[in-house]
Amino acid sequence: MPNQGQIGPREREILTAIIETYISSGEPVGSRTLSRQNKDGLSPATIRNVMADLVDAGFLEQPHTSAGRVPTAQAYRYYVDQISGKALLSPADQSLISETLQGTVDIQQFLERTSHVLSLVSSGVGVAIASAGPQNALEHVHFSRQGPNKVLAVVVTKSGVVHDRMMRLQRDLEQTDLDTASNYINANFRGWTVDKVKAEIGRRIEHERSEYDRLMQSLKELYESGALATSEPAKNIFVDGVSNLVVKEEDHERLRELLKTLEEKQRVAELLSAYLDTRQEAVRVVIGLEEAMPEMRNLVLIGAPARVGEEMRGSLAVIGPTRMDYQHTITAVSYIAQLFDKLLNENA
Amino acid sequence: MPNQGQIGPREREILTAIIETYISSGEPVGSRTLSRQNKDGLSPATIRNVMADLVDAGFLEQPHTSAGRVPTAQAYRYYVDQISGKALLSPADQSLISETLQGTVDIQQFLERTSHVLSLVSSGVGVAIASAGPQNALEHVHFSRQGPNKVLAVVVTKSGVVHDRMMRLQRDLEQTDLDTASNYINANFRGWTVDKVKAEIGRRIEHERSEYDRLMQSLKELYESGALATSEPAKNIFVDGVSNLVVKEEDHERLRELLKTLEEKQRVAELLSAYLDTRQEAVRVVIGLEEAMPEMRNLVLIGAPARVGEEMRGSLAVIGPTRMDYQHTITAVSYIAQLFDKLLNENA
DNA sequence: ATTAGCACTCTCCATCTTCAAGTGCTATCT
DNA sequence: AGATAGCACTTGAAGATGGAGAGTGCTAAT
Repeated sequence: MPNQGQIGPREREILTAIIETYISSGEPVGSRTLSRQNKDGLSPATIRNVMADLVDAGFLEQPHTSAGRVPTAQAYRYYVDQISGKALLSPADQSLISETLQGTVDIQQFLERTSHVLSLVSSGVGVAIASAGPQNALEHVHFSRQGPNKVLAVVVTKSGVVHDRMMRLQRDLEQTDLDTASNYINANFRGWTVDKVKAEIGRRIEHERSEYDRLMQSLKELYESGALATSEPAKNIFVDGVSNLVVKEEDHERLRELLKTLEEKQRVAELLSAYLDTRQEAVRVVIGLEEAMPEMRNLVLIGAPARVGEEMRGSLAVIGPTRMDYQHTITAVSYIAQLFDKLLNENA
Repeated sequence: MPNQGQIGPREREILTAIIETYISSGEPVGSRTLSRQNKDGLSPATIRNVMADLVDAGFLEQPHTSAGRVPTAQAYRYYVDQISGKALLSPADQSLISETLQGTVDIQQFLERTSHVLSLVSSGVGVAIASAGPQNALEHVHFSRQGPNKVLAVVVTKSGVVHDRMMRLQRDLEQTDLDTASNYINANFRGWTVDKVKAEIGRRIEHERSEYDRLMQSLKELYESGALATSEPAKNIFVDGVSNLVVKEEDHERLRELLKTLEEKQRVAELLSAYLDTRQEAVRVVIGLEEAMPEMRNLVLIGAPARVGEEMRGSLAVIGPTRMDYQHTITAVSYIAQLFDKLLNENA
């Protein structure tokens, strides 16, 4: 790649113009079109020269010899760097977002509405996730007997995520035994991370293998039935607006693959966690998703983590076509991410 | 419509052959093709005569003058009546289904897996719903204090559906108050339908408006915050395999509309409840969904209700193209519906 | 440095032709 | 009388052909 970054102000201006024209028109942009819309009266020929340079530098491509130019992934990255942080959220969007999200207490509900509103404002796919991982701090557990050998376990984490899980036990436990067990856990382990709680309970069962203790027996029974599993990951992954990806040109086979991937919410979660991390708090724009998943060619991820202290507790993102309104979407994601952060921290 | 039902055995055989050929090939079927594959050596000319009659009777259509014939909705209905109840579930499917579904205690989990496995065996969209309506019988409630003015309500119904709901109260209640309230409700109202419980509690609050009673105060607080709302309907509607609807020919605009509808799970639920009722317990095949929703042209619904006694407590269905393997799908739906019924009744 | 001019390339579109499949009708066969 | 063979006719799909339009690269002139 020759002259990678070698672009002066003239080139930059033209590149930006090309990208914006392409985003709004969707068609390869030629030198004449550009010369007409550009206020400085540059002639097509001049522009062509610049374009040739930009092709050399890897910012533009030609679908075929005699078509206009199309921005490459590199061009989009450059463009996003240029504009980032410049725009303001339109009042319309702002009120749409706050009206949709206000009055949610429940994390699940918040996530659902977030994914929806993201898909609306971006015309892409909206994703919202609360990490259900066992890294979360325990707030509270409750067990209730639902029938012979059947127990409902409810685990609430500090961040406000609720897990319920119906279990079948080996032995039948009385409700009083269950209450004793939950009291014990709540009294001793509130604030610990869920996996530490699990490990510690496992240890105590092992060590104090005393027959005498009815409590330990109950704990063992519950422990072995997986009462503290916080998995059930799909419950905290919300994906909305998939229909936005159905556009004219898409090749059918690819589209099908794409939808299939988006239906497996677990994979969407992997995608986000691969690209978002807590080190940086701002919105991250990833151009060129095909490196991670080939069916995501031509798609872009605009996402942000939501954190409590140093830990990532959730994330939200828009997945959309490379041709999208970046300013708009970035500001929207950023705004909602702040709300999300606030919600999580208020619960913590 | 002349000669509606006037078809003899010869016509019927040919009609069936046409439908099956069309289902497997997807292309209009002509007289020559049919004459070749049909064991009885009928000549194309003869078949053409019969075909002409079938067109008159409303069973076939021609895309244009010189193309083969295509079955109409009426033909599919006829076909389904003919074959229904004939086929057996293939061992492969049977084991796929039972392996996927065995070991689920949790209704939500069962629904999720059901929708998935339905989409797999049918190559259509799998839908599974547990009716979350307030008609369900109450098994158990539990309240737990999550912070200042913040309470988590867990409502479990007899059929095994768990609702959790985070609420913000006007007043701050102690955990002991919450326990008293939940004990009161569980002791007095277990087995009542949820809406009756709500009505009765409303009445008691109203009548016994005694200041003296701390319990009534707590109940009132909880009642007014909607502790007993079982809505949150989307949580119990599972739709899977939407990507199966992306096939070659589909017109893009229509496909987009279709996906949009399927994303609004509430609308899918309406569709099912419109066509399935408890009066008949067998699998129902609805051909011609466009009457209810225009974007569903060329789609078929194959569904069954799941009942406890006389009441509908859930339903499951496949939504797929008119060109589908009816025998196969019908038997699969029927088999899973039995499992679903069993699961619900075992909990009841 | 910028631009005008020009020959060249490539896609898109409309038109035309050919081809195969299928039909309806009529005359013929059993 | 029902079944069939033959035949003329219709129609869409698949190429082939030929501008028109948009765009390019290069060279020479400003």
